[in-house]
Amino acid sequence: MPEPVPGGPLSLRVPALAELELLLAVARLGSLGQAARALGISQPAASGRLRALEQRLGVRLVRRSPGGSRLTDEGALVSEWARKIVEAAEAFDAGARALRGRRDSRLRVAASMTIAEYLLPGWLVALHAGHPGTAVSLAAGNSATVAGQVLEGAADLGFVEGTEVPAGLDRAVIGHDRLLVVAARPHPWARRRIPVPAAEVAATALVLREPGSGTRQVLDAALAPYGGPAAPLLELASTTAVKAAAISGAGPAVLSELAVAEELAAGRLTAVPVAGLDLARALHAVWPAGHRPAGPARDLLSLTRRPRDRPS
Amino acid sequence: MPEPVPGGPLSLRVPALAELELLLAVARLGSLGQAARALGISQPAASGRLRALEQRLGVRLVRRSPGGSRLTDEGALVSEWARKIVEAAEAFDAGARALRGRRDSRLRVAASMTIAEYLLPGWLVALHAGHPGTAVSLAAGNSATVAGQVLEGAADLGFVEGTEVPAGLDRAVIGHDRLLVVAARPHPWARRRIPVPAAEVAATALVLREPGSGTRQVLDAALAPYGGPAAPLLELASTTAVKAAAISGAGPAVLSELAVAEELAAGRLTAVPVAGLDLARALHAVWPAGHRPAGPARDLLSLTRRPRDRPS
DNA sequence: CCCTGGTCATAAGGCCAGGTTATTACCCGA
DNA sequence: TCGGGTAATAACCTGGCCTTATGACCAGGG
Repeated sequence: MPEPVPGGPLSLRVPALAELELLLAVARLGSLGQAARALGISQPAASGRLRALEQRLGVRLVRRSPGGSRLTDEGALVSEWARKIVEAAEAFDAGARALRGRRDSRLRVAASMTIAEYLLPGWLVALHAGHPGTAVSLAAGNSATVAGQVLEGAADLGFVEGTEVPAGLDRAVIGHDRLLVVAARPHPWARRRIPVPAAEVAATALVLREPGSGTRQVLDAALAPYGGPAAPLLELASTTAVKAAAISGAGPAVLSELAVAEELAAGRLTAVPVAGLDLARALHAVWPAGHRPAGPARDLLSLTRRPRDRPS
Repeated sequence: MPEPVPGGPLSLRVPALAELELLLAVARLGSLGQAARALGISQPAASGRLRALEQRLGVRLVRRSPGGSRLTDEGALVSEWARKIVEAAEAFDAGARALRGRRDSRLRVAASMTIAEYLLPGWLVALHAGHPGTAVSLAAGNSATVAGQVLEGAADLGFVEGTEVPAGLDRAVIGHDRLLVVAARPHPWARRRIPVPAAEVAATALVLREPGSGTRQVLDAALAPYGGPAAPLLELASTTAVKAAAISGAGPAVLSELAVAEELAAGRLTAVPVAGLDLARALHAVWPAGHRPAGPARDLLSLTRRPRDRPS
């Protein structure tokens, strides 16, 4: 059982989003009063909020002067960390809005779990920035249900992983996903520069998602010619749990590159080169055959389409 | 009073961290009451919070039953988005704690801005997980000041970018950073598979950080043999502003790969292959010559060291 | 059979965080 | 010297959110 958070819940130690937004607004606009107006609060409220923020952190974030306010060096650093939170909150909001508007939305999207988790929020933020009026609704499921909803007309646009697309749907490749074998630094595979043979991967106990999950199916199929995957070291029900296990050194894991991009960049995990395995799968947008996406669906699609991948 | 932001500030539309933490705790522990205890609040408070969260989102997140509570499909999706926010908040907290504890900390770290922004919070989270007692203080600055602080004994461990390390310091390579030329999809460079010649990069107006910034210095030096960088298309004071400009299609930009890892993974930006330019720079940990890091400094160092890079 | 221990929801009461308005102080440029 | 910008302080008030107390429901065991 993981620790129930030493030092109390995060929410007591991390400033509220409103305070972080204020800091960013001050950084952007150069004055407390303007930032206050931008957030729809009074100037004294902004002054108080910022003072509370500085007191909680024990650091001076802003150099006030009659004529404006400017971030200190520490303030710049803190505001970058804060920006990460705010960006995650924007993605959350974009996703939540889409999830909320059930029937009456102008653009109904259905997406597979992986795409809905990692890609869609970013697209929706961009869509909202470019086409503010667009209301989107979202249904998430596996590839089969997504295809079904698009076929039935319950969704205007679908996003699926995997290679087979049912008849009756047109599709466009919007990107590629790839399962990666990843390992934390203590593991020998993390030092490999010479690719690990596929047969060795197939014979090794790995940290995996549970059977039935999309990534597990792809892996099982890819490893079948080599004797199938060995009995898993751990079988976990969520991508995050698999990541955590791999990072803590339980053993090598197999995950979508979308899920581990950040860990790879920060060096918490290393991609293990593998020889003779094709774990790539295309990401497709799908829509009813013949009905080329128009209006909002076209807007969204144009945000997602990669230039080198043309629709069929 | 008007609201200049469409839909009002994020803080009014995104649930507070406490609510997101609760959702994750429920997902992890399987019951409202246990989650409440883990967060140190009463069970009715948890019930109320969760109800408020579901009402705000307009979606049922949890299936209650006598015997426990389980996430719905939408709940699983929302909790993944929430997890992103909470992880960003954990990184913020780790950084903020380090920034706050000024003198009395057991481990004093000095780091360059880029490392302090993108890498250090993750390390501190990991350090806190592995060695809960460690108190860390952080000073951020450019590479020269970091080296100075370590030399003076004002910091136990330093992290710098760049190749030159002053005498009197031992160092270990802990990773590599690389400036990338990035472009959004509309730009022709985003479709290039054949590398762009360095001379063409040097002749093209780019979106850049302001002169004096670390990344700008590296770029200027690298492009000098080819006639130096052309007059910038835009000169912006923050990494985020440069990213935003590039994503919105202003033109190609040059940024640290640490700063754009997420945008590359999500396809919002594309790395442009460039021929004949070496924009890589090693990331070093540094400490006073002869005094091999011990205790907390060693703990932190072991979290950051990549296996294929051995200390001198 | 019913008691016990687990789940969760509802009700009533109280506290305090954070907002508001009004006012003061400061600085700069016209 | 006066207006328009900056930010800070004071006094007041509202309402969100927590607490405790209680009730309904369900499963398992004596």
